[in-house]
Amino acid sequence: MPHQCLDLTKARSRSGAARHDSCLTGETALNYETALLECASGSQSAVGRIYAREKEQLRAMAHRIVHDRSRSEDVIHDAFAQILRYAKNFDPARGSARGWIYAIVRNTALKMRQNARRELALEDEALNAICAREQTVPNPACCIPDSMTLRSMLDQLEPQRRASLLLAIVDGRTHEEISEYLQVPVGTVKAWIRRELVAMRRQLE
DNA sequence: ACACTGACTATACCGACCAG
DNA sequence: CTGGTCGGTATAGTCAGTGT
Repeated sequence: MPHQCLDLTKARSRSGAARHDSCLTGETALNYETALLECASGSQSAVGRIYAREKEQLRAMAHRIVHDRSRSEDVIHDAFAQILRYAKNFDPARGSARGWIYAIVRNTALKMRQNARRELALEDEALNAICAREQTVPNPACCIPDSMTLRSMLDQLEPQRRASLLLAIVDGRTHEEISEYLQVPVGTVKAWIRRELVAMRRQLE
């Protein structure tokens, strides 16, 4: 799958004096519709111009939704990747270009907030799933540890490693998905899962 | 020495195609 | 229509090189 990689850092460095309240940057007005058209033809500089103009307000809006500085940065990055990708779908008849951009950022932030909540719930859910499954085994004692043993072994693991194990085994995620989710190389995910499983088996012997 | 990482290999899965 | 085979693709597992 092709992945758009935005270089927003250039836009950041150029945007120091961006004003918050209008479509003006000192002398010239930014025409959002024109900029979106340029985005539709793949122009990253157009995305950069929009970013430079709106970053502060968009970041503030994202922050109000996700309540986390680094997540709000992620929101902005994802949102601008989407703007670049879907600019061709923008229909001026349905509303202003600026409104469209804000809607994308807002939706991205809401989506991220939802994911963050799922993330928090995940580990407990996963553990409960293991425990629930364990009770359906005819004679659990002979083949898998009780839930307390399992929980204490998982508790001993470093959070990211625990997450990789649970995501792989309980959630059925692929190594690729887990690597994307935890922001670590796929080789690392594989090594973590393998090592932790070996270590846990050893503990059970 | 140990952990991380990427490359390589093995395996599973899925869809297309064909014969009965 | 059904079942078998084949090829392509995705994913998991292993291993060796590299860095700390």
